[in-house]
Amino acid sequence: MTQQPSDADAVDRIVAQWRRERPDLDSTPVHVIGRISRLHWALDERLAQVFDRYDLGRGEFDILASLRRAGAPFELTAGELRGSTMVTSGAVTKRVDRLERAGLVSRRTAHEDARGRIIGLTERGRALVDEAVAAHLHNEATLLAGLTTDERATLADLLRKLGRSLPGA
Amino acid sequence: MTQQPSDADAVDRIVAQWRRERPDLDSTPVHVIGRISRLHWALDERLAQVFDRYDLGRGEFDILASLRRAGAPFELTAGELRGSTMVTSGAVTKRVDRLERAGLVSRRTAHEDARGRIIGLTERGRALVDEAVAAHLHNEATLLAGLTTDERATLADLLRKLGRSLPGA
DNA sequence: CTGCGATAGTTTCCGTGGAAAATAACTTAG
DNA sequence: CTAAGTTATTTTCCACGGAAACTATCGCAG
Repeated sequence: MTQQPSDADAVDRIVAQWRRERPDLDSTPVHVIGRISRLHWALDERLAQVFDRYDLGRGEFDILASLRRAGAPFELTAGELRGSTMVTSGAVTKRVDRLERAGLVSRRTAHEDARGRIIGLTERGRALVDEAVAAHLHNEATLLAGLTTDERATLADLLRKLGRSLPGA
Repeated sequence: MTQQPSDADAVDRIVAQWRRERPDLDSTPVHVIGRISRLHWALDERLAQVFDRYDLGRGEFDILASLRRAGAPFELTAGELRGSTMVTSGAVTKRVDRLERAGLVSRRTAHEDARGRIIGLTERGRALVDEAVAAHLHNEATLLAGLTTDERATLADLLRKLGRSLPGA
């Protein structure tokens, strides 16, 4: 079965420890879930290095990228931003506050519904995100350089399937 | 190529948006990295539901689980805990503070080196983590229920390979 | 029209973790 | 043996985001 080959990683060692201490439990799910967790942190750290070059935090980049992806005129409501960034409405407000202070986005009240705020990229914001996204995607490509094209496709498919199959997705 | 089949997920839609807005960039890495990120949050939320039942935060559980995995007498130094939990030493101090207040771990000074602190599970801590880990692993298994055994193994292997191949791992 | 319940954002308060300064204890050159 | 440098942990200060209360506005029943 799964032993400790010379290419064991930290997660293999964790699973081995559990197997020794709690042989009554099935610790194999850790192979997948533990690795997703660890990879998330490792990747995040490396992605943040690029954001730093543009004086952006992860959260700010998410907002800018969402606006840019939406296409001209690069505007979304706060609610739409909340949906695309998976954070609470309070967090969106604060991220937009910071970006507004930095002059990268602007806020205006929606005309049809005065409750809604429309957040849009400024010229500077647009220029910055266009540059940052290029650097970001290039960075992501280098992070995946260790996998073949086929492996990336297989990995992406399995991750998509896992995501869609989560209880209560 | 990659189109928008009926089973497209949020990440597929993000990639499609980038492709439309910035066809000059290769956005395919998002298929892997974006999904790892999204899955991390989705999984974390579901794992936290179990921790909540034991009045534990993610961080506290990490500490307890590390101590339990280490085997009898369930003791590690603060530095060892830092290594196994991937957080800063300051965060370890605070997590241990909370657990100590809850009576789940105890701290003592190492005899050979008075700078080192040895953190150990109390009887209550040991009992709690043994129960919580069983629930946690069972929970993880249900989260992976949508994948076959083979798919899980393939996914684990690809994630291991990706982790080991990260630049400067 | 006039409330009253829903909806969109914002504000407030709090918990968690990072970075770096501070503390304590070990080690070693001289 | 002692001062200077190192190492282990803690402390302090701060940034970020969540939860829930709050504000403003909308839309509808009567």
